[in-house]
Amino acid sequence: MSTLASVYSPVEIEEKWYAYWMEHKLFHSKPDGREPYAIVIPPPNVTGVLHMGHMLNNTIQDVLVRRARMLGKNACWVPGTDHASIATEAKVVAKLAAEGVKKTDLTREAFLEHAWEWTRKHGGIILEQLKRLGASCDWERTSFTMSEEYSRSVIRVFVDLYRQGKIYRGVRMVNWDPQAQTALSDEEVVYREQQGKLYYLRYRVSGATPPAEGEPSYIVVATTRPETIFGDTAVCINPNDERYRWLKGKKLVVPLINREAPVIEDEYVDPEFGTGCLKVTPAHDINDYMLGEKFGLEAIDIFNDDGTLSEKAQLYVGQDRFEVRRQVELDLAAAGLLEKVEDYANKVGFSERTNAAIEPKLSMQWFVRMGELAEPALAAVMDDDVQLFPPKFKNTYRHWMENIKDWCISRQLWWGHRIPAWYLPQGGLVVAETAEEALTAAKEKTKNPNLTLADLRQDEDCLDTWFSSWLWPVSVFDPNVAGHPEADPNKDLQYYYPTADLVTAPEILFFWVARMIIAGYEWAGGYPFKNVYLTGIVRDKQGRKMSKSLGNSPDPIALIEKYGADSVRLGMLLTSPAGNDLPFDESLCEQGRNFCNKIWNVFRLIKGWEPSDSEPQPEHARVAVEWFGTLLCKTLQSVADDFDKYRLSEALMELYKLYWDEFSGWYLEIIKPQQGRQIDKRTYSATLNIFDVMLRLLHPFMPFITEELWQNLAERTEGASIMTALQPRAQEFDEETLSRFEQAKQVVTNLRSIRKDKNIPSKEPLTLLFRGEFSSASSAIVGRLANTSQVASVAENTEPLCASFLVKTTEFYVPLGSMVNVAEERKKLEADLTYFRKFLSGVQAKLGNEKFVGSAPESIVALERKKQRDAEAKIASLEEQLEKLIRG
RNA sequence: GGGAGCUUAGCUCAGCUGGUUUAGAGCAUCUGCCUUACAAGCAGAGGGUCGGGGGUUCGAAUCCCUCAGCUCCCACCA
Repeated sequence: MSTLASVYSPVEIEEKWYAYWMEHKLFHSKPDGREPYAIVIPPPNVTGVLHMGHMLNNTIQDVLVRRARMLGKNACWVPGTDHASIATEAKVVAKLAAEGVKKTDLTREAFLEHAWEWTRKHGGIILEQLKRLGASCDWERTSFTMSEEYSRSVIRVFVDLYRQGKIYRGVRMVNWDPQAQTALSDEEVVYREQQGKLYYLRYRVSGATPPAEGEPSYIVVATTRPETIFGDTAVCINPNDERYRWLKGKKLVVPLINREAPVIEDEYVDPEFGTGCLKVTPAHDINDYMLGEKFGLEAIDIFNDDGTLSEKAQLYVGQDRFEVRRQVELDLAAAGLLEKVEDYANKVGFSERTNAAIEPKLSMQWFVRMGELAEPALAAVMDDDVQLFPPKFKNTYRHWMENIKDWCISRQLWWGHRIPAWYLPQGGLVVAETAEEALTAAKEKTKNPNLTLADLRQDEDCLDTWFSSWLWPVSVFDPNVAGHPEADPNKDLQYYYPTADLVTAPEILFFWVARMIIAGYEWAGGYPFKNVYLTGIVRDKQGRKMSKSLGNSPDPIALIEKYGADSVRLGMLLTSPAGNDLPFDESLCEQGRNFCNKIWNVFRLIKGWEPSDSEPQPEHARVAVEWFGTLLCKTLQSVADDFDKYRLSEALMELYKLYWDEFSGWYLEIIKPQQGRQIDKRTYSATLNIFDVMLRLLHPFMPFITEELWQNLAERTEGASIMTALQPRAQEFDEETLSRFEQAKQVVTNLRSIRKDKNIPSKEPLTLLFRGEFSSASSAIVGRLANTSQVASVAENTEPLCASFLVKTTEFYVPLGSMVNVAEERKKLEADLTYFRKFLSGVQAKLGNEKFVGSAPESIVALERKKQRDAEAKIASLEEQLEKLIRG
């Protein structure tokens, strides 16, 4: 009797082994003679907490890393965090606000002190949570995108690109987040359909260009944003629009503020939309901005940075833009300038981080010229130097890269890498890595040796977070090489770069993946990773994305505590092919827990056996050992194949069935010694070997339980671990052995079914007769599992009262004498007959078709002929059987 | 508006270049079992005219067209 509990409890076990792995530095990697295998983690936000998306993502990475390690590669998984400029700053601002402190009341230095304090307090929590999951990261290599070293590489890259002329500064229309009061890149804006209104406003024709006889005194303009009229500097019509021919050359009066605005003509205007007249607000709409450029219109910025109206607006100064929209509607109506208002659904951009409605705004920003940089990165993916899984993303990637726009990299934030540009007192600027270098450069530029640092003013803005994370696969290994084209890469970079796999969400394909590829070519001489595995989105049962606001996301740590990390990992992976969403449900973890328990009990069973030297190996055990060894080879092969295609779910499912059905359900049931007897030594040690290999195969998916069992399966030396045990390589196997065993299984299943039907207890032995192929090896298996006293080949079945069944082309009979229910048996035989006759006629029709015989390949025709022969034989045998039964 | 993808059992999905498939798996369901590793288990069973229609072919879940529904990405007509 085993003394182990019948239920597996993961809690202490997981803690114990993680500590053991850490203690023996089993996650640590340094360059050596082995083949390298590296993964860099997509760095989570430094002050973030683990959510289900992280769980999925990091489980996949851990599986890949652990497997690579067990295939003999030098595996290195680099962890770290991202300073997450806007997200972190928003959190700090909110925290301060709760304490009654406004960011604007603080100096930059004071604010940054708060931010660092926040980072120290919350930073790294998420990394500790990853440990609970079992993540085998090399913690000695933990990086942070705002560490001193890393920051230097970011600044150096900025300077390098600036010197190359690939960074420029200019006034452009940017996406302005009035809440965070910063510019955003196009990628940080999400568009959502909003139920809004379309306002029809009257613009009077100016007295300077009075309408002629019969011409209207005003025109109507449709807009969704009446509050922007104060920035109007023109009205545009389509030059081909006959309706407005009379309007050409006229001037109009902007409502309420009575500014004169010219009528301009451009084909950009769609005559079908609204009234065919477009008000042009160059400062607050990207398309209007382009019209403004083209026609040399004045751009009047009527908004303050916080989204209230500025002095320039003349009216409603200081009021919020949405408040003004309501007000202006009333005031226009009162002034008789509002023709009508219609409901209208349009798409509005929102800030990804603060969810504030984006205001297109003209401002001075820094940009990276992307065109040239993107070229090698586009080619890399098109030529499959970098492979995307699933490959459908290749198209999306190409489309984006071919239409890439310049990247706005400045953010009006404090938490981040400050732009290394210094403005000179007399105008102009210098860009340098440090203030000292900037001063030197400034002295040169101004030819003024008396210049001091106090005379220079550093740019207030900081860099987009992605401008640092695009260096991640390079700078985590060697922070000195990026932006430093002459620098020699260090040993780590030489060895680990390019990394093997990147696992991330498709949402950041452009934000991050594409830019990392660009940076890789620019500063590390080539692509940063060979394969990109794009995970799906974790959704709830109803298909909704998991989110904090919906409250539909389970707490991953709570799940781990309830079910164990192994179970949660299995639950995450069982149904998540690359690129497909994962509809998550807690029951998946339950399935994982049940599986752990199953494995645990397998171990209990094996552990309870005592091997005996004197006990001979029974034939059925010999057959089972041979069969299972073969099956293991096949599994090894197909699991390897699944991994090559990144089909992790399928690999896992294969192992799941191997453990549960094949090993527990069949193998162990066969070799299990009879009650009170010992197990023979041969079978015993073969079983230990098999189980050892099975644990190794499963280890990447379920690291904790496999370590626990592996350690207890045999004597292990201190420091030994299944983590570093090697997985066997796939080898040839004999299909015949497998199909022979499958036949035996089917016979057993049929016999069980007969017993159940006839209510024959398993203790009562059965006689089994067969006609056709059935090996003695299979007989041994059937004897063991179905309690047959005698298995014999017969030329013809002479026993009329029997149950019969077919497996492939072999017929089996179980003489049952009076237990046979003649009527029932007859019904069964007749049903079989009907089926096979129909099947045969189908086959015959096919073979009778000359076109089929003439044009189908020989092998297919031969196959049909075999089907025909088999069916005929089966029918003959069934008829014979039926006749006997009737004659009794 | 442009592009990509999806639709197979109650649920989640396999099924690659058309023929060993009478369409599979896991979960769920139903029936019978506390059989001395496991009831978080064992044994057995049911369940799909492969979204609709048309076509190509000797042969279609698989290829083509079309319709319907869903999803995502890109663009952003005020």
